[in-house]
Amino acid sequence: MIDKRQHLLETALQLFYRNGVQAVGINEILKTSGIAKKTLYHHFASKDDLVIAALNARDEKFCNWFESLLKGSKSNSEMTERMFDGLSQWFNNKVDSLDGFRGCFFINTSAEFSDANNPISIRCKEHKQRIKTIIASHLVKADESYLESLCTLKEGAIVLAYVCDDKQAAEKARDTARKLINN
Amino acid sequence: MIDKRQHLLETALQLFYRNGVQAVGINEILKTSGIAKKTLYHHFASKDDLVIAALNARDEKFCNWFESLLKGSKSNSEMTERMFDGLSQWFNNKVDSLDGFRGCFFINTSAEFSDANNPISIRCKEHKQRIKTIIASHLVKADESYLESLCTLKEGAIVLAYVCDDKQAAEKARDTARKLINN
DNA sequence: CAATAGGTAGACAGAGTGGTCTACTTTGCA
DNA sequence: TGCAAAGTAGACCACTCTGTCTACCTATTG
Repeated sequence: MIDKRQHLLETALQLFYRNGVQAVGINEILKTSGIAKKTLYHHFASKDDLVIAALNARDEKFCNWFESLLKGSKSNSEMTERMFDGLSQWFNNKVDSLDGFRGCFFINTSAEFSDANNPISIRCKEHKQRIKTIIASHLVKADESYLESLCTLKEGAIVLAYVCDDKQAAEKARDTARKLINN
Repeated sequence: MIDKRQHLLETALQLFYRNGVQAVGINEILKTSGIAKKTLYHHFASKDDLVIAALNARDEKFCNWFESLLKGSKSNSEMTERMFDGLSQWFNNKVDSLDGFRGCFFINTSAEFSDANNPISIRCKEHKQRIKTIIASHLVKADESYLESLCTLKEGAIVLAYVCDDKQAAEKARDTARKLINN
């Protein structure tokens, strides 16, 4: 029984991330997953409910990857290298667990839902905060200013990688971050 | 005759930017503008055509604002201050010509259209390149590395301002940029 | 075995989509 | 004035959307 729900969710996440939430209707998810509509509505109250679940699943997946990426960093410098190396891997489709790169699911979904009070928008914001917390927890030497810089550079790199198809966006952002450590 | 087209375009841009391209159907644009459907299709071949026109209009508007913002900078430092001050104004809804802040229309639209070969996606990318060119043209002292940093910080600040509702995103990015000028 | 839970194919419903078209009116210009 | 261009309200079309529901099947458990 739990398998059907999981299968639905994974299919939905994949389609949503690849094409956008509004561009994918539930009939497409059903067709792709081979699961009946009633089953979908048995597990999820609505499409929005499914979107939230997809966001949760992606958040879990991304944060797990990110956490393991930064784990064990011995210095801020090492953590910085790991982070941007990881981002570069992601941008260039070398992280199996994260699917093919199509920008950030949370930025994309946030763009599709303009109401900041919508639980979907709120969920996207929470993801960003969670990532920031993860980075902060791996800063060997606490540095609030550097943390802000890293978060800004990370988002900027993601956007440039996706919108501008800049394969070197992570490397450029890393070069910038390297200059900040000496300050 | 040209006024109807302009009125349609402005209405469409406003609705698209505020709510998202796919969330706004042409019937809503017609209702809001008070213009007949046949007139819309007289001026624009399709909805996609209207979206492209809206992107063009926004590009023009934004680049004009951005250009005048940076114009006359006497140093890289001054240009940097101007840029991030301007971004802060924008994020906090103090730029009349740019409507209420809802992230970047090009990032948002790019998120909604996943096919990188779609003219819409291409147009979004072109906007980013054009902005980069404007920044470069106002760098008093040429510095390729600094240019890349500025572009990354700018995109990052926009995302944090929108997704995370961080009203200080521009200030934080500016603080980061300030540290880079001394390098 | 019976009841419950989970699942199936697919019909149905109302609302909405982007685009085409009819019949008519208004505007602009020679 | 007459004609072409621009514009109007709105009907129509095929299709899609999300969600509800029917009738039935399968699996599990007491």
